Amino acid sequence: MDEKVETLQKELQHVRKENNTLRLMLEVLSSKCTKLESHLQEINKKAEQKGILSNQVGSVPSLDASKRARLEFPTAKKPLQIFFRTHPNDDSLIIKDGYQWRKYGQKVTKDNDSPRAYFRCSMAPSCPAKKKVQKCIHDRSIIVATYDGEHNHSVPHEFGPSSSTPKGSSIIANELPPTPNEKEAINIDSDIPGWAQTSTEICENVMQQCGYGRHINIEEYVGSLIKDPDFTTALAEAVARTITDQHKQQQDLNLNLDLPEE
DNA sequence: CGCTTTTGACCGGCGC
DNA sequence: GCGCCGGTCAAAAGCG
Repeated sequence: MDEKVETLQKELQHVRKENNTLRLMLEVLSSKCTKLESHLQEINKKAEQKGILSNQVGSVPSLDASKRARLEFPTAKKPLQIFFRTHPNDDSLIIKDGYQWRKYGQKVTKDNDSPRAYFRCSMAPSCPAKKKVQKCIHDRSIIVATYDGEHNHSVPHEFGPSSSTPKGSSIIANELPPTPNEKEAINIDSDIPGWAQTSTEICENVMQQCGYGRHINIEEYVGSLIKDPDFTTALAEAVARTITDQHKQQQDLNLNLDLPEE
């Protein structure tokens, strides 16, 4: 019994650690996103000012309205990628995401040994939604589903409005209905090239996205992160929140186990 | 019998 | 222009 409790506690600690790492990464990413957004706004402002200036001078040909609008609001939608965890020996590329799909093709691609399956939504005859499904090259227990196009019909009844429509980036494992051969959905980021299973590897991917290769010295990366005021602020907030959360969780655990408070 | 899956052929875009 | 490659088509096979 004691052993069981011990292993469970260890497991809990491990999960907490991973959770903290992920939370930190999320904080860093969101702070960087905010920074990028403000930077983009600045650039737009500058471009606008320049445009006004050039219009006044009349020497430089300005972009027409549609082109400028396109520059200011880059609306080109990237296809959404969703990662599903499955059994490595499970060769089926069928994902229960709430919609009814009809397979219309399969191809072996150059960059991946496992075949890529092409599906079309069969719930409405005119529905333009499509998806490509392929096993991850790095980890065969991960299925990568790339959604293309939007459904022009209502969401299936048994699924909530937020659970399966690949419009945003909010699909998480808990929102999927429990099914016997459920595949756990993990939506990380459509830009990450290939999927990595551990948080360490996610870190590496994030680092790559930030322009750091796998070969870079970790100290160098940490140093640059520390210099980033946004990062330090986010880090401080995250640590403070983590401490509060952990204290709360410990209290809850003690209450549940009828243990005296520390 | 009707729907789905499989699979080889075909097409178009892209790089050289 | 040619070859490669990803995406799609469509006939045949499979399945309930």
